[in-house]
Amino acid sequence: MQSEINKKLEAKQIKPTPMRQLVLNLLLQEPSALSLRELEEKFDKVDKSTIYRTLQTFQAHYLIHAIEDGSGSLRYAVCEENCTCEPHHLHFHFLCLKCQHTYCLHDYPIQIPQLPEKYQVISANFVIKGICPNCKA
Amino acid sequence: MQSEINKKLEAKQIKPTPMRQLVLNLLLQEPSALSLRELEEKFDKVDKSTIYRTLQTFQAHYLIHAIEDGSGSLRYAVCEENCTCEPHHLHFHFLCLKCQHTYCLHDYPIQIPQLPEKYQVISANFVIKGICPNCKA
DNA sequence: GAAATGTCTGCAACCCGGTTGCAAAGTCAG
DNA sequence: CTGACTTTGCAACCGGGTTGCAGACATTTC
Repeated sequence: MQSEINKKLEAKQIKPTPMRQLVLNLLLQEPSALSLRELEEKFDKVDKSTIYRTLQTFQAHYLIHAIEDGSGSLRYAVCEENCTCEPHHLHFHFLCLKCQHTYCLHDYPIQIPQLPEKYQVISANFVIKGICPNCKA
Repeated sequence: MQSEINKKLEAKQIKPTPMRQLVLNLLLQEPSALSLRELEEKFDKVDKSTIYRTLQTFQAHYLIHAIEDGSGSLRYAVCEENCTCEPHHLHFHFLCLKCQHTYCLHDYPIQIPQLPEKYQVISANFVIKGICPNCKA
């Protein structure tokens, strides 16, 4: 699995440091997107700025994407294989108002409406809010 | 026009205080959604907490809606006539990455995909980012 | 292997949006 | 006018995000 992690890092031209391996590992294991603070809490003694910069690096290399779910903090989740974070690669996200988890709805690609010509679309962030299956019970 | 403002306030059962009249007036005049800070700057000597609470009141009465555009601050815009801020009343928003203005795309109602039954949808926030017609030039 | 270079990490501090407690000012019914 | 309630202004706080800097670590070059 370690080699699994490293392969993913190197595929995106990211030098695999211990810190980065750990963070990526956590992100891969989690079914929901994690915030900076949530990541921080999973470590005992790692500074948030280190994690922050790790996440910045990951984003710059399209390894993860940030989700603005309106919960007050950004959430991060690993991108799909060949994602370039362009609009046609994006999917919906679901924020559960009860457990406050945010899930990638990978099977639900977003569709951006045809806007008037003069609008140039670069990116998008579609968040649906409600109660997730786990909390509905 | 003053009576116009008051009518809107009273239609939503909001007592028309001077502060509220001014804030609503500003929101109505602006073509883009305004942040707390932007509103604050339009006044000379009004405290942000007052504006903040005014906006909270407006939201609670469905007079305005807040937009999480990912710019770091919430933006507020006046709702359409009979809006209840439920998903089927919502529209797309467009954040211009150049001028940082956020526009309501009233003519583009959002469409939420049919999720598996166990997801209960309550609300949504769809933001498209790019360059707006004014900045494209 | 030691020196020099560059990258990564930890700490502290800061910025800024949002939020709250509290007291003063304003509103309004009796 | 008085007392009850609402609204406003001030100050302070909280928490996420961000940055500067110095020390740790890795990598190259000789």
